[in-house]
Amino acid sequence: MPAKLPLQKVDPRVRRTRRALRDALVVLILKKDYASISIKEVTALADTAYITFYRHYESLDQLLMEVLDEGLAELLTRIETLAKQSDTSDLETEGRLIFEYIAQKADLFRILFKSQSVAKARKKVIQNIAFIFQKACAPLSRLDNQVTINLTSNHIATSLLSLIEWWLDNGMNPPPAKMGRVYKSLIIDSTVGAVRSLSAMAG
Amino acid sequence: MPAKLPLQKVDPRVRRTRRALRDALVVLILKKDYASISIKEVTALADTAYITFYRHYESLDQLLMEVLDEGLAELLTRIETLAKQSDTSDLETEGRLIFEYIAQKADLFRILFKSQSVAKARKKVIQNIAFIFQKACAPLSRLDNQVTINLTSNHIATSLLSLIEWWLDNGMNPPPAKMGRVYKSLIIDSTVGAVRSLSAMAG
DNA sequence: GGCTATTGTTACACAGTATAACAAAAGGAG
DNA sequence: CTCCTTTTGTTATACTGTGTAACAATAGCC
Repeated sequence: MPAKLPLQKVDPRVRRTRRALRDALVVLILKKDYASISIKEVTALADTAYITFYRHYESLDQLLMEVLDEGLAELLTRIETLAKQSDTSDLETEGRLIFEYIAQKADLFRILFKSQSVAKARKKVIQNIAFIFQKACAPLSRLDNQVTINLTSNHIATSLLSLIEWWLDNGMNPPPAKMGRVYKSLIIDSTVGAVRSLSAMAG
Repeated sequence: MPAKLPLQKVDPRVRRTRRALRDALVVLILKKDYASISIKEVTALADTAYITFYRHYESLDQLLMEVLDEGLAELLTRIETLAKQSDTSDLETEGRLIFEYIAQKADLFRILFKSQSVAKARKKVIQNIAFIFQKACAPLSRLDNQVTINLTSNHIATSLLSLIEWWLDNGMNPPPAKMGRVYKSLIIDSTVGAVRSLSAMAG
């Protein structure tokens, strides 16, 4: 999907300006709420003229997209090799490699997940749902590992919300009856099975 | 978690004003991007004075929270009964009921998932990841059902991103090696199992 | 019917957006 | 190195939205 390799010589002044703007936005977005960041603020921190921003971007959102595109390109290639991996023994290693990569570029991912009001609201809902499942699942399994419980309930909550979102985007198809079956097998049953295999491991 | 039952008589003028503002925000947020909605716009549509907004709320975000709290309270109770359901036969029915409820309050969920710039960026990443898995999984399984493929790859993508987000929030614990195992069992293996049971069904 | 709380009106200072015209400076080509 | 082009900086401006204030109008409460 990501197709872009211009490689043509670009004026060093342009390169410098765009880099300064990107770096400034990264600094600001890690420090404060994205919604409260102004173009004036970015250009001031980038030590560039206000109008220069408009000579390169149409909006802050566009600049943000460029920042993310630049940083997430490598993740996508790593995920691609991970997805192609059918050998079950290497799957685990590839999974580990991805999370190690994320640890390196943690700032970038923090930006991706940085909350705005709607994202905040979504997070609140997820926490509520996760809490419900945590209560419901705790007595059932004899998991002494609090981390696994935490992780699993979060997985169920986010998966449920993602499934809902996908369903709405898909024009509410398939019908609820089918979705009920999907919910059961994809979210509940599969997670229960995963928890069993996880708690059978060392830790 | 949601604790609020004042029940005290509130001035009907206040009730009317707040309701008008909430309704106006709902209308606007369904029509356009949340980030582009101004308080002036909301008060104009609510047919109330601009300053009246500030007599009830500190920000648009706060008003949005109130809208979501009001509408999502019932969903949470439904999910709670769903989570407590250990009988596997009723699980499917409860799942169906949830999605039927969502269909009724579809507008509200559209608001919850309505994209702002960061949410948009996240969605773009999810689509890229889902596309990768779709390519990788398509030749492996003999699924004639495009919907299932679509749904499943989206599930994997969102689950992976949610797992990453949880991991960052959890201070990057447990370490990547453990997370690799979690990834394998919770996201890949369990989904593969679910797909098997789903494709064994009618459709 | 009269007191009180809420809402509306008008005004204002301030900050950010988006654009324009022109001057200054930095890069590219010979 | 010099000329020419492109990019950047400076200054100005019109516009929109924010957040607050003082006072008038109105609707609820007892």
